[in-house]
Amino acid sequence: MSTVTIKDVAARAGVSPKTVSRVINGEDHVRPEIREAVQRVVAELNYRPNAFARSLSSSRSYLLGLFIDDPVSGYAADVQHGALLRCRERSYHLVVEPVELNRPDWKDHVRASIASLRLDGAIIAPPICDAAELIDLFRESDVPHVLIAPSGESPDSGAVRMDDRGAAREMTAYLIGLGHRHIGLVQGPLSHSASARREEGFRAAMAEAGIAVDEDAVLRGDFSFRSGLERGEALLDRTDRPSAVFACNDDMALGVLITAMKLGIAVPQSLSVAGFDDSASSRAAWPQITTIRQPKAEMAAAAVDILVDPSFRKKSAGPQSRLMLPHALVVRGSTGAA
Amino acid sequence: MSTVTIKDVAARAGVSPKTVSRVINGEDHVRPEIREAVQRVVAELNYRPNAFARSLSSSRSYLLGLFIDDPVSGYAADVQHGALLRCRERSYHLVVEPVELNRPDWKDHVRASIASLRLDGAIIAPPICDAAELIDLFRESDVPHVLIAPSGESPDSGAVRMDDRGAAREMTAYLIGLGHRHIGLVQGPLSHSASARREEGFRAAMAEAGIAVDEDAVLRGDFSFRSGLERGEALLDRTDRPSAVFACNDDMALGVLITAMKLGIAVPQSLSVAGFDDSASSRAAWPQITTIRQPKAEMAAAAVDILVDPSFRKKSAGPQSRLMLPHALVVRGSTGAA
DNA sequence: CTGAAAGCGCTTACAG
DNA sequence: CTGAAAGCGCTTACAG
Repeated sequence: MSTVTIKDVAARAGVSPKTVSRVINGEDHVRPEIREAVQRVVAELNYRPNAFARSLSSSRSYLLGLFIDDPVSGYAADVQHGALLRCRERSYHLVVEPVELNRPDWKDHVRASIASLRLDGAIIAPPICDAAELIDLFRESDVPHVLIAPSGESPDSGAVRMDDRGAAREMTAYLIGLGHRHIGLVQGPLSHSASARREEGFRAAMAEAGIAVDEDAVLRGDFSFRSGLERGEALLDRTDRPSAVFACNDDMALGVLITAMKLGIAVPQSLSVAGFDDSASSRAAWPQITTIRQPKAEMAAAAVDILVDPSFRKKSAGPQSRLMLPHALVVRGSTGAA
Repeated sequence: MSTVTIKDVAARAGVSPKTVSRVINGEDHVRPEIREAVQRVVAELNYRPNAFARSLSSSRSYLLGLFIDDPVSGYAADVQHGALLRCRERSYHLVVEPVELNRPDWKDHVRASIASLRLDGAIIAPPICDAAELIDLFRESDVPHVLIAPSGESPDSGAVRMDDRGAAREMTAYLIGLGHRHIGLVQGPLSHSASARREEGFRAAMAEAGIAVDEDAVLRGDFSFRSGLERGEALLDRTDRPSAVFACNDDMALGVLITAMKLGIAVPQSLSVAGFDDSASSRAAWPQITTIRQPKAEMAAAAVDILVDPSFRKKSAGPQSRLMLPHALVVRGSTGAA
């Protein structure tokens, strides 16, 4: 495949390279017939602009970075996929950059990505969306960036989130509506700010119903399946066990469900189990787990849209760069009347 | 962050840009004291070469592409992670490109990636590693590429695989060793060449033990959890059900396990269930599923190594670009004596 | 509406 | 061992 350049196209179309450039970038000020002629030659020659030449001469790289703590999780996969598809629609490419905050050299890696890749923008996934030191790196370098589900506001950052608190409150209210009064909570890890918001929602719903929270039935997990197993055992292997358990993500809910199974507790007849995320693990169970549908892929796609938007790139964070996406309560087999 | 260029470094170090270039690329023919001086300035100025300028002037992009059918699967996540970490060690970046062979424009997307990104190499995951039309695209463009777990040999392609047939045979022999004689098989989809190899291994082990395969207990799934549920029901909801089921991946094995649960069949007391992959779903079950550990991340990392190796880049496929990585039988709770 | 000139920040030959 | 020149393939001002 001999490389076709903009000059080849220009020569064949009988115009200057600049005109070809205008056409392929969809700029104005080109006569329609010339535009068409150029487009025809582009198609004939199967011309593709060299992304590096373009990036070197312009200030844009057409590259977005996805910075993520644990690229292997199911959560990461959904986020990445949403971002990937939208990038493709927008003719951007996505580079995934793992960030391990517990490694001493993490800043070097991030700086290297920013400097050598000249990223046009960055998407920062939880929980590192709350790492001020990380955000500062992007701010210092003037790299537009959007945070996924951050805890607070950051002046120069875009943000896409869902109503974690409201969703957890709905779930809790739903369980209360089923007649449950003694509800256990498996919290998420402190490192994830969503954990606190979900717990707040739980407590709000309990308070609204006038039900006292059994603090002995509030246990902290780390969002892993294993921690769900362990907390589930602590919660269920006792005489005054709760009639329902709300785990702050699906992996932990699955752990609780499986613990119930081991202990011979029938779900949902003797125990209701609820999760959060609508991840694959909520469906790969029996009964399937009642959960909150979190719009992960949509959030990532929205982040891409914000980054690609010229107005965000120019003047940073306006209201249209602060989005809240809708969630949904998904009732399945793991919950039932008390 | 004012951009530091090679000229800035050169000026400050009192040498020419070319010398700086030699130092940062680790080339020979630089006096040690000059090398050190340059390195000191690089560190002081926090200089990072502009990847685009480098790529434009050289023929290398330091970019590897991971071409994958379904980037959301757990399999994809493991492969990607393995490739990502190794890329980082080698100072390469990874671009993930979804390829949907059932969309008419898939070739355009691949061509566009190859042409505009000037990929230094491509990793092609299953099942599309067996799509000849796709491989041809890379061959035509002279893009070095490594196939993960392909069915056959391709003259210009590197390949990293595991012994699917041997592993399936081991698993089957293990089940036979437990006393099982009536063993059901849930095959993988025809689109994945690994399915056929695993089935071969199953049949080889049965033949070696002199046991006839019950063809009514050989059903085809599509590697999805759902298909495991369905085939599980077809296999187990009858009087002459097998005493063991070998599903050709873990997602399907989990489906079979859950079906057993629904039907009130005790695992492993009344039924043994075995999977393949050692994916997260094999552990997120109770009992945990006996499976074959597939070195997914290692295979991807090895693919990166092959692509980065100058000898592969120059003269393509030698024997060191054809690897077979070891697997392991992982015995867990889902299998027991017949 | 169109184009000639200059330059983005590197590396590739080529000298010395 | 070191450097001056030219060029990679585009786009950015700037003219006209």
